Amino acid sequence: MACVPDRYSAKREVAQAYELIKSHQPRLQFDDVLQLSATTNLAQSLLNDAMRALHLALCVMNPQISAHCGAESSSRSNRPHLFSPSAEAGDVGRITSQQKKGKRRRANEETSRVILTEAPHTDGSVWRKYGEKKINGTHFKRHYFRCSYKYDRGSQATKQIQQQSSNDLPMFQVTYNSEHTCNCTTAANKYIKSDLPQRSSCDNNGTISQMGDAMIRQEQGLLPPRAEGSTVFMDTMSWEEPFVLSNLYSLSPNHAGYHMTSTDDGASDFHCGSSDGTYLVLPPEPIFEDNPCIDAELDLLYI
DNA sequence: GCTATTTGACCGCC
DNA sequence: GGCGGTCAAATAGC
Repeated sequence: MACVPDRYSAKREVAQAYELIKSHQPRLQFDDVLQLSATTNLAQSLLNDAMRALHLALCVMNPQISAHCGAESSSRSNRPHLFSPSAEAGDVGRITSQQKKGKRRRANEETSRVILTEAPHTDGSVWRKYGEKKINGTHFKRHYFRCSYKYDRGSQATKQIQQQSSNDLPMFQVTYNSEHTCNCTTAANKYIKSDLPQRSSCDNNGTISQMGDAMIRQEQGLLPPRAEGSTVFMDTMSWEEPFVLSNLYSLSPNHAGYHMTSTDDGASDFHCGSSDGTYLVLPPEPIFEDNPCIDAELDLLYI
């Protein structure tokens, strides 16, 4: 694959993949067995495009990748094993001590998820703000929310909202930590598709306001937040920002590079990361494992 | 009076 | 020691 060491080209590629995935999403949601083969092929094709775009993006982000383009594919044995959540699981014993005042709860990659959205408050859950802080290197304050049922039902879910830009349609980076155990429900999901931008607002200082909980305390499922109906502005987006590829996936930075996450169930699907100058991709199973086409792409990516 | 938000302080991690 | 996540008293809104 030819690498194009041009930022605009990489962004265009990612945008095209995003539009493609978005346009075919309804078909991917078919559950009919008769559709399995076609759906699988389609999914493979889409992911192939996504991988190609990501590869280009990586080429731009890290010249080392460009230098390796066209090089022989690494042997399959060199490919890393699938990510093992248990390998980096945090110390459970620490969690209880986190109840102490001011104890900093570090982000756990197993339970945290980052998305980029125009509507940070429309995720169907009921949140209560408990703090805000100016973070170094950012133009806007970071806002901290916890599940409204934290004490009622012991839900440890929290989220942080950080405004990324002050455009007419400001984008927000939303970081979710821990999972809801409250089974709380709201009607907010009703608005996810129709009212997203209207459900939150901010001023020029990055101050975020939220609709009152009482207005949205109705039935809902615990669907994760999505940027459905939103637009990712590739030209204004920083590569340090998370990026929602589609309803199904978001791409976000982490300590190792970029991390693609399934927004459907929160499971980590694969990682594009940099570790000691080595890029790796950990594909989801079973789609990639038995697909030589995707394997070829992965071999190119895994240098 | 109840509930949500604000804001300064606290405290663990790096 | 600085940074960032959380707590909790004070305040605001209904």
